[in-house]
Amino acid sequence: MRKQKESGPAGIRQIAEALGVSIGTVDRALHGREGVSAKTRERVLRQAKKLNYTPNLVARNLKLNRHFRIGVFLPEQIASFFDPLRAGIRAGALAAAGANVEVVFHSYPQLGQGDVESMETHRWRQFDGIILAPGQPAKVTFICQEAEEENKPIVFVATDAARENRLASIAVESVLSGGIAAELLGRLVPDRRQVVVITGDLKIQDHADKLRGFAASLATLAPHLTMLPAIQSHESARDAHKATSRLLKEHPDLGAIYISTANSAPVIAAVAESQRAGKVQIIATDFFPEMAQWIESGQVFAALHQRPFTQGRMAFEALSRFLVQGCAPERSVRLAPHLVLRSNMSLFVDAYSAGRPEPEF
Amino acid sequence: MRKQKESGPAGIRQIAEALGVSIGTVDRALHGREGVSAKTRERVLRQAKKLNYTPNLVARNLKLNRHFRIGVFLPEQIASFFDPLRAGIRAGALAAAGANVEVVFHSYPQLGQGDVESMETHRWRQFDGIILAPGQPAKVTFICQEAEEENKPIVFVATDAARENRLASIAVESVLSGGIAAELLGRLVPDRRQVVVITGDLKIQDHADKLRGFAASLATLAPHLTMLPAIQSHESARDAHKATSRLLKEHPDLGAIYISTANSAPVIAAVAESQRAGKVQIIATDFFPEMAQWIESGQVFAALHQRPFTQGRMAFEALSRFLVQGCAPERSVRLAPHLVLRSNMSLFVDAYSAGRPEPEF
DNA sequence: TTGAAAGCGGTACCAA
DNA sequence: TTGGTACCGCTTTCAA
Repeated sequence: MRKQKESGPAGIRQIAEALGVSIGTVDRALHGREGVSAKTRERVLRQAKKLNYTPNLVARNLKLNRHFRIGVFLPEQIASFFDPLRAGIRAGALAAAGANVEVVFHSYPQLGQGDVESMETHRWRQFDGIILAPGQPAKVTFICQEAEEENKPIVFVATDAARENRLASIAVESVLSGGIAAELLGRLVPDRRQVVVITGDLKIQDHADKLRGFAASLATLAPHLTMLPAIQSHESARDAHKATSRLLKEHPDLGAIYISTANSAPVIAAVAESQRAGKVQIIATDFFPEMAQWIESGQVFAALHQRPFTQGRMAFEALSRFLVQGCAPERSVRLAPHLVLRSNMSLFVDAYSAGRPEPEF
Repeated sequence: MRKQKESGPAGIRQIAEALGVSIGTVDRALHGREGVSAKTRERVLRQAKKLNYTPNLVARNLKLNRHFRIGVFLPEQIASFFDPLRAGIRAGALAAAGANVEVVFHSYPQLGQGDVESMETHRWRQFDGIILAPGQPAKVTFICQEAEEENKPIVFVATDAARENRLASIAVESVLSGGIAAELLGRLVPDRRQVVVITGDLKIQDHADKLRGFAASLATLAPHLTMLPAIQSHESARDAHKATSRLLKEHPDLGAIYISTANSAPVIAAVAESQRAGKVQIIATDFFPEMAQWIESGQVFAALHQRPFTQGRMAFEALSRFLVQGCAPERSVRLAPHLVLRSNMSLFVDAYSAGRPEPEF
C-alpha cells in the first residue's frame, strides 16, 4: 500500500487526490497533451497553482533517463591556458554529478592546427554535444553547418567565430582586453613614446580583436603613444624572441609592449637580455607560475588573466543545461579578464598552488 | 517483467546479473554495509570496477528524496550590493533545479544592524542551512556556536568572521582590494601628496581589512604618498558628504581618495562641488549604473567590483552541495575583485542592462 | 476522455 | 548471509 505523503512540496499525486482524478490525467493536463477535457485541464491547472506545484526534476530525469556524451576538442598548446580550461570542464562535470553527462577529451597540437582533422578522426557525430576552440573560423564553419543540420549543439570557448551555427560562445572580451592594456600603458608611460603589440596570429579572430581594441583605446585614452606595426609570433618561441630582440635594437625609444598571447616567456627574456627590463613597461596575457616572478620583479606590470578555468566551467554548464533541461544559454558570454598586479598577485598564486588556477571555483 | 537494459552505464542490476546474486547484496557490498561475506563483497567490488560502475545519483536522490530549505539573512542596505547578491543565490538555485533545495529570504536594515534579531524572529533553526552576512563577528558568534552544536551549516558572504563555527565563507579578498587601490593610486599620483581612505565602519572586519591592505601596500609600492586618518561614514550619506567636504577644505594638497564601501555617491558629489573633480584621483568600490557616468567623465578612475552576484551563486552552491552531496566546500573562498576602468566599463554596463549585474554567469 | 500500471536505478526493510 | 520487494515522483502505454 502506498504510504501517505507526509509533507514537502506537492506532487502530481497530491493534485490528483485533491481532485479525485488519476495521476495520468494530471500529467496530461499539466503538459498540455491531448486527451483531457478542457474542463478537467482547467481544474488541474488551478489546483496545481493552488498547491504551488513544481515538478520534481529528479524524478523526471530518472524516468526519462537520458544520458549525454560531450566531446571536447581543444589544443594542447598553449598548455598554461588549455589545461585549466579542461580542468574547468571537469569541475563543471563534477558539480553536475547526477545529470548523467559524460565528457570525452580529444586534443590536437595547436589552435587552428589539426582541429578539424581531430574531430573527423574521432567521429564528432557520435557526441550529443561538442565543446570546441575554433582557430580559423572558416575552417570549422563547414562542420558547424553539418552539426546544425543534425541539431547537434556546439559551444565555442577561448575564441569566437561566426555567430551562426553555434549554440553559444564563451570567451573573454578581446576587444576590451586590448583596450585595458592601452589605457593602463597610457597611464604608465606619461611621455611620448612608442608601443608595440606582440600577438600570435592575426588570422585568429581573437588576436585581431585584441589588436583592434588596443589601437582604438590608445587613440582615445593615450594619444601620446605611437603604435608600431604589430608582431606576429605564430606561437613560436624562437620567432618571438628573435623579433623582440630586433625590435628593441631598432627602437631605442620603445616605451611599452602589450603581449596579447599567453606565449610571453620569450618576449620577457629578450627584454631582460637587452637590459631594458623595467624601462619598457609590459602588459602580458594570462597567468601561470612563471608570471609571478616577472610581476614580482617589476618586469611585467600586469597580466590580463583570461580565466580559462571559468571558461571551461561555463562552457560545460551551458552545454549540459541545454542538453538536460533544454534551456538555451546566452548566445555569447563575454568574460571580463582579471587584472593581475603585484598587489593582488598572491591571490592567483595561492589559487594555483591549491590546484585551482583561478581565485574562484 | 523487467525489460533488458539495452545500453548505457552499468547499474547494480548489471552487476548482480553478472554474478548471479541479488541487487540487495550488491548494494550492501558497494556501501560496505554489514551482512555480506567478505568473499561476496570482494566479487561485487571487482565486478563493479570491471563494469566501470558509477551510481546513478538521480535515482539515489529520488529514493532518498531529501529536500532542504535554506534561510538567507542579508541586509537591505546597500542595495546595489545585496540585491545582486540575492540574485546570484536565486540563479544558483535555478541552475540546481532538481536538487530539491528551497530558498527563503529575510532582510534587515543594514550590515550589522538587526541581523541577529531577524534570525531569531524568523526562527533560523527551522532551516537546514543558512546564508548570512555577518556584520560584527562577536554578535553572530553565539548563534554560530548554537548552529554548530545542532550541526546546522552556515555560509558567510560579503564579509568574513571568526573562522570557527561556519561551513564556509565567500568574500572578496579585502586586504588585497585595499592593496590594489594603493598600488594604482601610487601610479596615478606621481608626486608627494596625501591620500585618504573613506570607509564604512572599522568595527566591521572587512572594512578594517581593506584599510590594512591599503596602508601596507602604500608603504611598499607608493611610499611617496602620505595617508591621512581614515574617515568612517557609517553608511550615512550625510555624514560621508559632510566629512568629505571638510576634508577637502582642510587638505588642499589631497591627491587621492580610496572609497572602500559601495556608498560612494556622497563622496563623489562633495568632490565635484568643491571643483576638485579630476584633480583628486578616486578609486571606488562596487559597480552600479551611476558609477558608469563617474568613470566615463573621469571623476572616478576605477571601481573595485566585489562581484556580489558571484558571491551569492557560490554561497548557494557551496551550501547546497554540502547538504545534497555531503561534500565540504573550501573553508574560505577569496574572490579577486574586478577592476572596472573606462576601457572595459562597457562590459559591466551591458551586463547590467541585460539583467545580470556581472559579466559572467 | 480517463484510469491503471509498468518502470527509471537506486535504498531499505523483511523474510528466508 | 542472502533474496525479494516496495517505493521515491514522474512519464508513458495500454486498457476501459
